[in-house]
Amino acid sequence: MNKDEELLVALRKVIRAIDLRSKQLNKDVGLTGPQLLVMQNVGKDPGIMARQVAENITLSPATVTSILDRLEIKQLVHRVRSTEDKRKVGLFLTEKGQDILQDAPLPFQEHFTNRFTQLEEWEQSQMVATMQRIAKMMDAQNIDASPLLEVGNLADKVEVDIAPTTDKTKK
Amino acid sequence: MNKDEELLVALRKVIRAIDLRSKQLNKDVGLTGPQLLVMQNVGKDPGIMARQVAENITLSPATVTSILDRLEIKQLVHRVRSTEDKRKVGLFLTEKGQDILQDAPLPFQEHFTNRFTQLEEWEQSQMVATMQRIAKMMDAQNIDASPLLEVGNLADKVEVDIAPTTDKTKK
DNA sequence: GTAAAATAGTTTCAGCACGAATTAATATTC
DNA sequence: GAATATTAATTCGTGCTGAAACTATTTTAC
Repeated sequence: MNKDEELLVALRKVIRAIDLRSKQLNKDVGLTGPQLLVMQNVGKDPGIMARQVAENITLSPATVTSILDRLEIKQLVHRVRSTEDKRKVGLFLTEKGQDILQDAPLPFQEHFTNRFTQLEEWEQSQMVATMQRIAKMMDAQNIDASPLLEVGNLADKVEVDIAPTTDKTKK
Repeated sequence: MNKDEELLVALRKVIRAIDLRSKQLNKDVGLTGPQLLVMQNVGKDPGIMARQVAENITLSPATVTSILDRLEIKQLVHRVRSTEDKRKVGLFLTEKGQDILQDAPLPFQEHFTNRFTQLEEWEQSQMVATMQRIAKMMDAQNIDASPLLEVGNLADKVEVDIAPTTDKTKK
């Protein structure tokens, strides 16, 4: 088997592990991984816009909308339309949501996190760097789509600008 | 941000990239990534059982069934119930399926694969090892959860030696 | 002021993904 | 041979996912 195939097989296993963990979470505490991620974002930054949450956790707005629907049905999150700009929707945890978030487990496997934090510092760094590099290499397709960029040294030049903090103040 | 959080953010990006690629594939050639993976498996090993395919690509049997449904509707794959053991279903590509598989692009980003194969040998190995290690660390929860099954050589399952770590001699 | 563009969010639609329950067939045990 | 267990595949229900189309609103351009 080629190395790239091996890599992708390993990747599939990781993806599956995350999905399974999410489903187990749902059984245990009634929240899936993505739902927990959204709630953490809202809890950390009350009033945050849906768009911002989507960017933070690397999901499309449509997906976040559907997740918010479920969270609102469960009475864990509250949507409040802004009065000054009625396009915007601020997000807040309900009391019940805050309580649940308090003693909710980690969104991604606590087992994994525990193990990971036990590694040597340099090993952690190395793993992070590798993952980020893979992410960057995969993202490259999007950049290819726009012919404007000059590609000299790919590994160094490819930059993905995902979430610029809102500087919509002036435009 | 903690290192483990950074790692998981990068992971989310990779997962998203794979999903986006799959959807783009579907638009381009009418086949998603998982569909293509199934077809490759069937093409490589005609008559293969559904169960085996599921294992090969790390998916549950239920998922493979639904994928096969779509492939059969598109007339790309043919299901043939075994006569000797009628529980079993053998899978075969139709002629149309073979044609399409021939000039189908790579299931995972060709951009990525190209870039990856251009890396130095040691870098590839290192990336593969890291991914496998992450996969293993995440998988550990399953093993922890069912201590009943493991009788003697748990050590073999849990602590299989990962490829010689990092070739730091070349940094 | 009005037309055009941009923005935030939603809806719709199709596919992926899995566990649990189910069906059908085969294997095992007594 | 009949009861029991196992196996292969499917069905069902639910959630995640994003593109595309849509609504409503705000901003920009003329």
